[in-house]
Amino acid sequence: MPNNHFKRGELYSVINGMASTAVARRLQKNFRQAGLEITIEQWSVLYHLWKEDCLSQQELCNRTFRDKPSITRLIDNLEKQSLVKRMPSKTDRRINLVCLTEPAKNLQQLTIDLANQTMSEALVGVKKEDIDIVKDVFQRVYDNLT
Amino acid sequence: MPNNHFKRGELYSVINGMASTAVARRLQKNFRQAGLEITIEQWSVLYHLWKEDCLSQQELCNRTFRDKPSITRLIDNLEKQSLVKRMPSKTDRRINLVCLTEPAKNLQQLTIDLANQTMSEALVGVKKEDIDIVKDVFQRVYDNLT
DNA sequence: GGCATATAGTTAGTTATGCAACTAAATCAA
DNA sequence: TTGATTTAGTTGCATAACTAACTATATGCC
Repeated sequence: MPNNHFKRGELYSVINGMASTAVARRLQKNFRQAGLEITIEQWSVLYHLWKEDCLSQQELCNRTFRDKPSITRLIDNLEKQSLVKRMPSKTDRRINLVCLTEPAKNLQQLTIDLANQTMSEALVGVKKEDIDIVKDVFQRVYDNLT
Repeated sequence: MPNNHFKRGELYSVINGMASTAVARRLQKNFRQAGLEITIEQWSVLYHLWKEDCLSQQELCNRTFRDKPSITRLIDNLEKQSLVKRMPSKTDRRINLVCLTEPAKNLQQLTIDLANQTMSEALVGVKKEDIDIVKDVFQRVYDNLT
């Protein structure tokens, strides 16, 4: 079964690098062209806070699929840019609640528009049903491995 | 159309982080458990060299979807571990040909088996047709953006 | 031949990621 | 209540990513 190898390996390449880095690069470029200084990783944190503000760092780990040190440092950088603020939880002193600042709230519409525009460019010629299949496959892969 | 936003955004999350990092982490873990010191990024370079040895760095950029500085440093680290060697091209003095060493050749079977095993774990319950759709969508996304 | 341009690769600086080891606070059990 | 365990978050270290600026060689046009 030597042929099987390379098919699997190529799928691995597909999943790992190719399309996702292309999308990330394009979105980053679109942010920069709009004069925004944030990275897509920082944006992905803000994105979840726009949906629900003042999440704990652990909850941001779960929602962004990142580990705790990554979130610690992303929050560090977002705090340097005054886009979020760590607020100690009143009920559990281990917890930092990460809350949006006013400037961050103002970024929501513009950056989500840019993300939509980027995804639209990326998905030209892709059928809606196929998008749903991709989502399902990725969810399944994630569940299988965690 | 406020609802459209979040659907697109979520697809972006899916493409960007969730499944691919889960697969990468698992494969890295499987490498480590087998006593292999290489990263998956290094492996992805070796993978293309096993298919065709002595590629230029630029050609490795194209095949791995990485930029030139990334490849420069991956090759630096692979060279430190004596897994590849830079050989000056005889016909074009700008070009480094990146060639496998004997130890690297011996890693091929084991690491590809581990990659296959990892992909099999990841793809439990995923239909073959859906895998093909994922590949097609990612190729299309990549082509749309480059 | 000589100059402009394109191509291959490197270097520097910043951000991000993974892992392991750590601190501090909360919880659970004897 | 004390002591073990779990949970939230941070820090240190190594690798990797992108951008921009750089060197060196090759090519193409006059």
